[in-house]
Amino acid sequence: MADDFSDSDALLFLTDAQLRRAIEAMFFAYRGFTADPDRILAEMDYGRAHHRAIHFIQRSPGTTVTNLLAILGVTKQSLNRVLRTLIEDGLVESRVGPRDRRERHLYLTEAGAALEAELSTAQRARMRAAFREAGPEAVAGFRQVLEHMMDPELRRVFAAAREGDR
Amino acid sequence: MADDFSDSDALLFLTDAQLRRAIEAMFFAYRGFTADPDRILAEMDYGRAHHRAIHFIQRSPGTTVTNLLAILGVTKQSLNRVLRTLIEDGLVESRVGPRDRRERHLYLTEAGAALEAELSTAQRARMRAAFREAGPEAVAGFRQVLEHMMDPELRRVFAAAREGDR
DNA sequence: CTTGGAATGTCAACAAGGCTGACGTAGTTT
DNA sequence: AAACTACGTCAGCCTTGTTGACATTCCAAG
Repeated sequence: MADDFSDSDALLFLTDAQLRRAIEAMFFAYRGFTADPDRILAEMDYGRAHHRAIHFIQRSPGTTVTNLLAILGVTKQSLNRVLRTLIEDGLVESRVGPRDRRERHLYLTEAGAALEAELSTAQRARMRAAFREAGPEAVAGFRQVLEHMMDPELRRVFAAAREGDR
Repeated sequence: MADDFSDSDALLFLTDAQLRRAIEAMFFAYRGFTADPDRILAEMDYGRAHHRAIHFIQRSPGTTVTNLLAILGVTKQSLNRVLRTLIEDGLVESRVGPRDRRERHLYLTEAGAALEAELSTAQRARMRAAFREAGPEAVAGFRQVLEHMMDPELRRVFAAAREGDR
């Protein structure tokens, strides 16, 4: 009976209607999530693709192009177009790999780091506000669900980054 | 003192590094969130824009174009291109408004409802799995944070839909 | 009953950012 | 020496967003 109850309890919050609402929430929230950086990026001639590149170079300075391709999940042609403008504009530096000289290792310049900081600050501010309003337990739950929504492969990338943080 | 503790507790989980990780989680999770519908849509000649339109018409049958524009946050030209193909392909029906005949009220046809169901089922399956693995408390927290991440205006739309569910 | 404004649709042109395919050039590995 | 890898690039295409201009239809106010 206790099992029956927990089963029905589990089913209770997994109704299709509630799942649909969660899907919608995800859609609207993502719009909010990108809104502030988008505004900043629009002023320069950049887009979300530039933001993503800058973000992941900030996270892993010296990362290679192939690495970035795997994380971003786009073609090299697509990434290259973005990287080229960032390098031309002096926001990203591309250094020949010290061991394997076919590789290009990517770093943010001072200007690149400045833009990254601006974008990140805006995005973190919204995140921080949402977290504060929702409370610590909500934040823990939020992160758990997000992790389980990822594709397994990306989840490994995500988890691996946690190790790198130390 | 109790207040001091809760303050420092609040600061504890709001470090920039953790906020950055949450931002990344949001990015990766959204990729997972759209992955399954994207695969289905790619087989037909549709994209995410079609999915969004179909979703919100399903949610609010008879909604007007203006309504949809506000929710989706795109220009009417952009939405119209998508709606036109959906109408041509017999997935959406556009009826002249009964009271105000300038308005177009949008409905899913049987075929449209079928596609919507297919997309929604795939997306709900991933959501359901993530929810089950993360547990009920996590789900509650997830939804709270998402709501607080939305722009206030969209949050009102989202909350209003809850009323309409009854 | 006219007129202003709202709702809708549509044409044209453009841009960002995805994609595929093909090819070249270093550099590394076998 | 041959094969493979990492990267860059050219060309062309698609979706989905944008602006601007304009026509139509129709409600509502004067």
